[in-house]
Amino acid sequence: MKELEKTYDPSGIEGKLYQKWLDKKYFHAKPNKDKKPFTIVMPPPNITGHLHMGHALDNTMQDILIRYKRMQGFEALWQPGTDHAAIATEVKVIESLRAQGIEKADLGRDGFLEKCWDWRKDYGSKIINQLHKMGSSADWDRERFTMDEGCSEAVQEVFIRLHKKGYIYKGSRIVNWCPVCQTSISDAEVEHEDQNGFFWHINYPIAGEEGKFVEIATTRPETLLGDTAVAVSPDDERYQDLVGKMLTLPLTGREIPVIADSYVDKEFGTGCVKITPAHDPNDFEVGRRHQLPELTIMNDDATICLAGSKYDGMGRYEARKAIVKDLEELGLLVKVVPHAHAVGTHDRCKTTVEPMVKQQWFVKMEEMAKPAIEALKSEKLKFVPERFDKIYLHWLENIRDWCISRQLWWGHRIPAYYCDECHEIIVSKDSPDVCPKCGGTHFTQDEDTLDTWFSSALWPFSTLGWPENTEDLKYFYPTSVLVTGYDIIFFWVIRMVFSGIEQTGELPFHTVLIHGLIRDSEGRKMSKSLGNGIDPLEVINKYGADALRMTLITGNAPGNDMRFYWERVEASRNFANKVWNASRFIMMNIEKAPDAKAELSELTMADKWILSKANTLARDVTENLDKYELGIALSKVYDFIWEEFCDWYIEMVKPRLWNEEDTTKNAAVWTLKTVLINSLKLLHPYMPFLTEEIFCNLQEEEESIMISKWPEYREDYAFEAEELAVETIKEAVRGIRNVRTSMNVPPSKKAKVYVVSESQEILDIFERSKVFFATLGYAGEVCIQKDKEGIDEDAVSAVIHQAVIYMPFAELVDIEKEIERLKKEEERLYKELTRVRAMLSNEKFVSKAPEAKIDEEKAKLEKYAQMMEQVKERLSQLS
RNA sequence: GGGAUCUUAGCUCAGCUGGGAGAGCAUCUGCCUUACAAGCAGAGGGUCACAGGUUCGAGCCCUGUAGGUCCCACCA
Repeated sequence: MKELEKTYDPSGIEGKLYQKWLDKKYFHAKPNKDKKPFTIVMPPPNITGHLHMGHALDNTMQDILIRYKRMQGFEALWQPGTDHAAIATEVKVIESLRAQGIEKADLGRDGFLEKCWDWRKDYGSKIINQLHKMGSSADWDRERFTMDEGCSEAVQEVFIRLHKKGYIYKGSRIVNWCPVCQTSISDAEVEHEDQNGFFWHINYPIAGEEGKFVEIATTRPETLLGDTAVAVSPDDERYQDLVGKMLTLPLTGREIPVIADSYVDKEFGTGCVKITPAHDPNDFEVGRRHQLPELTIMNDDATICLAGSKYDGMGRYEARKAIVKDLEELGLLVKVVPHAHAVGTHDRCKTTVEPMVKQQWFVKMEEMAKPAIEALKSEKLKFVPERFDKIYLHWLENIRDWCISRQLWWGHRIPAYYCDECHEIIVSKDSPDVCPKCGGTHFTQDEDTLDTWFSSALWPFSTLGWPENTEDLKYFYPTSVLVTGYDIIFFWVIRMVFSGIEQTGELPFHTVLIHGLIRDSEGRKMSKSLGNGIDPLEVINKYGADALRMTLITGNAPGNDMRFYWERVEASRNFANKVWNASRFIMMNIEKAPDAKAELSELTMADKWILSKANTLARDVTENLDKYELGIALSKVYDFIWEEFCDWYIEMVKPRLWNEEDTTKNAAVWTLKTVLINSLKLLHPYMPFLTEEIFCNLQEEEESIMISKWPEYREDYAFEAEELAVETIKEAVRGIRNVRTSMNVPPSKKAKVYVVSESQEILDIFERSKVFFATLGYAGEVCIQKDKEGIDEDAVSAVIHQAVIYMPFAELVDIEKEIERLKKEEERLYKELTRVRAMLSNEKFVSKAPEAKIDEEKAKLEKYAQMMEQVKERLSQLS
């Protein structure tokens, strides 16, 4: 048996063990008829950069579930991969090229894509390396990328199918346009941010009625150039006579009509709204209802485009200033009122979005949303915690068509071709040979690519071989659980759900386990700009992957954000060291009984107690894990190992190991080993490296804890009597320690201890545990007796249920102090008794409370009453 | 405007379907006891935001109030 180092040093161990697991192919899963599948698809990290703490949390949770299920005998597949992250990556690549003085356009489409693939190769492998360092047991043989051949095939297939069904269409609609990224973006990519702006009140002259005006209010005066109407509410009495009249649009001289539309709220502003169909989503709707012209007044970079106008070429904010100034000079500016309102910004670059009318591709959402809503309502799909149901439903119930085309190069190119002759659109994987409409033979493929979420929506099945009905797909799909952050529910989770239902006829997973964000110690979001991010690798290098994993899982309720503290990592590291040292102790003593095998009959009270506790622990931890209560399960393992096993059981067992003549050594060693191994197994999903290292050092015959069997609850290991008995001893020991501390008696000073009880049962318990009771209670000698015979009157005492412990400290005893202590105890018991008596004398309680509860209270009453009697007796003796 | 969530020990947070308030860190006291000082043994510290209600019983359920955080949202 190898002797372990005095402190646990993860750095030398983790890399070695991970390589071993890879070599042994433990992470690999394949269809196996004899086992049930358990599948998790890893949310593919973006290849935009390194992984952050959020990824560490996300992946730790998944790894815990996978390792747990694998040990339980499931064929556990954790499907890994990375995401091309279209716009995010494209922006990064453009930035890095710019740093070298190269512009995207200089390279051309193919040249630019080459640079993107280089980037992907570089960051893709860095990310995978980080995941390795965290201990992730994903099936790397199956690693996928959203733009690899298979995934791209799935993307094309889905596009074509949805198009055929009429769910994908191309049309001229108002879209969110990012003037910096120069692409359309979806509604989900727009963040609303409250900004302090102004309400500009402007007079629009009524045509042909000199000196008469209509006053409108706007937050965006520059869009005036694109106005094609002014609208009022149909039931606004003030303006009914205006409807149908023409106004002269200032600065342009164009004439525009006054229309009535229910969109207008007569209470708000002036009740007159300028309508700019080409640059506002609401105005767009109004415009379509009234067949208004859609006058685009901006270029793709948000500069004004109005030939022959002085504003032509100005930036939108520059134009705003100029227009306001000109209106003021014309005397048409009525007033300017400060006004806070929400402004849409692009989530990637924070640029204020410009609504624009563009030809784009859309997915019709109404029909596909229905079964996705139904899935949740019928509880076929569940969120953990449940409160995220509402976010999901609200989004789906208010869904609008999804703009999926992007004016980017990095991504899946839209499988649509245009006939050069007649411009017919042909949707197909490859360029068609002949135009079905005009017979033309020359085609141009659509320049646009797809929203990055279009491909990730297919991830749960595209990674398993879909559209082919592969063995993998049949076996591993639908997947079991999806683990992800709440920030990504509508981007991804919802789109996977409706895509899964639409394409495969099944939900892609039945449970969505949601976690929160990792924040810094002040509760701020970790971000590059704040520079407060902590690299998971830094934590791993300092404290080990297990400590990081434990930190991320401990003391945090599902779905809640958590703050990161180095102190917490230290606490986790300390626990790893505790486990390490407990194991070290056991390994140092194991040779005292190398072939220890115990029959139940040979086990002592203490052995049965800890085995019984370990047995219950296995059951509880399993239950918690099945409910996805990862933190609760871990804290139970922690408490058991540190308190019950280390602080009590190991201390109890020491005298047996040290005494040459002890006949229960075998039982002790066997119990130590058994309980340790079981605890290691329960801890393994959380701390894979530590547990593997110990497990294999402890048992050279074992190959790996990863493939060992998960502990199960066993009826024959439930020892109720022994559990109660040891609790009595613990109570006595605590009593002794308390008394000694309050009297300042150092542990080195052993004292004689008397245990006095009228109950033969209690006396037997102490008799059977004499060996360790003496050690734990710092007793030189233990006398167990029915009465107080031979005990000094002024001995110090500790009262426990059905027994009194006496310690004759002779010269140390301070009677006054002892009385004080006993009075405090009396007070405590009095309070308890009052509470219990009040409860039991309450008729309503007795008649309505469950019987078990009543019995529990009755037992307490009996216990406290008995203890009170003892305390009172002692007090009367002393005073 | 709608919704979610939080308010528990000095700090950060747990607290499962309602049944005698917990952890880690910090503080205080005593211990280098042959697994571990990254440790051991003790101790102090909380009207569970506030006000009502339901209940035999509320940190937990309901209503309202105050404050914080977050998400959604086309009032120009």
